[in-house]
Amino acid sequence: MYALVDCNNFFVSCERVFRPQLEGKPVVVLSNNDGCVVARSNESKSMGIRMGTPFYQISRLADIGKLEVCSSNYTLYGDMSARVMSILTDAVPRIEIYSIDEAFLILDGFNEKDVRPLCSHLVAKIRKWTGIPVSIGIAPTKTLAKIASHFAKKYPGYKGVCMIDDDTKRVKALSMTPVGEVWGIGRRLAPKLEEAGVKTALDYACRPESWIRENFMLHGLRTWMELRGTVCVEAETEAARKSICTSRSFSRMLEDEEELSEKVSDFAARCAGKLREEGTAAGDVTVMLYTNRFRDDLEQYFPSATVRLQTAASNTQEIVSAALRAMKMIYRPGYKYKKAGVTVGNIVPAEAVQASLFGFDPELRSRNDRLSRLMDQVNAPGTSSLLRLASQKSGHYSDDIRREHCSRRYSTSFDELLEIR
DNA sequence: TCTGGGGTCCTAGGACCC
DNA sequence: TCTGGGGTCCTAGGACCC
Repeated sequence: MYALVDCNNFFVSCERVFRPQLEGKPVVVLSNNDGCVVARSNESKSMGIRMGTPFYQISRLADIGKLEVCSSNYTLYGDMSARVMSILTDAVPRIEIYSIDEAFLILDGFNEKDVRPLCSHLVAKIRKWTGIPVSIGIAPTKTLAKIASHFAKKYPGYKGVCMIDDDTKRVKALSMTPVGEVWGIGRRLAPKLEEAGVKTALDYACRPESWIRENFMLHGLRTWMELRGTVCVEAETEAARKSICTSRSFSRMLEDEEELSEKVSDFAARCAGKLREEGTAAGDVTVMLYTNRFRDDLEQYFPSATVRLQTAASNTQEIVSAALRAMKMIYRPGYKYKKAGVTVGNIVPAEAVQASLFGFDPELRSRNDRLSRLMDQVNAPGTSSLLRLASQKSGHYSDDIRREHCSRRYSTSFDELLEIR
């Protein structure tokens, strides 16, 4: 059996832990630059506010006091997530952290009748220890566990735990699940399926295998088998990431090459920092620029360029220098840029780096690496603000992000914790 | 005026090899 | 006029997830 533990309205719940006055009220959490709705409380969901709604379309509700608004505070959410995950890690031998607010428990070897009491206990314990409400879905496959967790969340009668452990329950649950809600079937495929008369998860699971294979290939077939109770999406072994990306929208549009270079340097430095944190090195660096896609009146331009490194690197100097070279290849004056990003790819473990036969200077590499490590020791974790390259200029990209409704860092800063009182 | 950020996997098609 | 067969690797683009 698999159990999917899913935090309810996670970002909103994090905010409520430290501001209980938000309890019972319609609340939304916004993306960077206070751009879009990325989390909603049950109350704001019932008001009809959709995921991804641009905030300016609903800001009037906030002005007249009918909606509480929070800018996103990822430091807080990351820390609350770690607390929830550590409780789960202590409770069972194998867990798979799937996202900031979800984890699968792999329950091989558990006696089936112990599973439900264990999960009920976890729901209560996580609520008591962290303040976060969670729902748990239990089923023989991950795809079915996802569906079970939807039921656990939606119907209070389940008290947070729903288990699909026989075929009657499976068929009932599938018949009540719209096909577009199934894990692995997204917004693009759902309309295509409905056109073909497949409206529920049960319709999908009852189609002949040949039809699924023909229309949706391997991925669709996996989902089909999982819905029928055959495990296809196995428990995963801890796999290293294959790429790391840092990208941001700017609070205003930028035209100047210098100004954009500062941002790109800073994003590249952040990517290099992430590489060092996980002990890996990257073989290439890609820079992307974006004009404002919502402005029909402005000329659009979405270029990208990749620079390959002769020898995979993780030090800030080499990653930033490659990013600036890539940026020079694509920057064109006259456009108004709204967003930029840096992705590092071809990632290998740092100790497995193959030195290039040509033009590789081990002395220089070693000096660069030592300097980066020193910067890591001086700078606060996850930042590059105190010691930084000259090309990063003035301060940190996150200083330039609009956050008009931001909560405090209650759980990671002692001073701010005291302010709760 | 105002519209997020970070990932993965699969497939088709082109380039290249013998 | 007429131009094989089999394979690998890489990349771009599309789909999905949170």
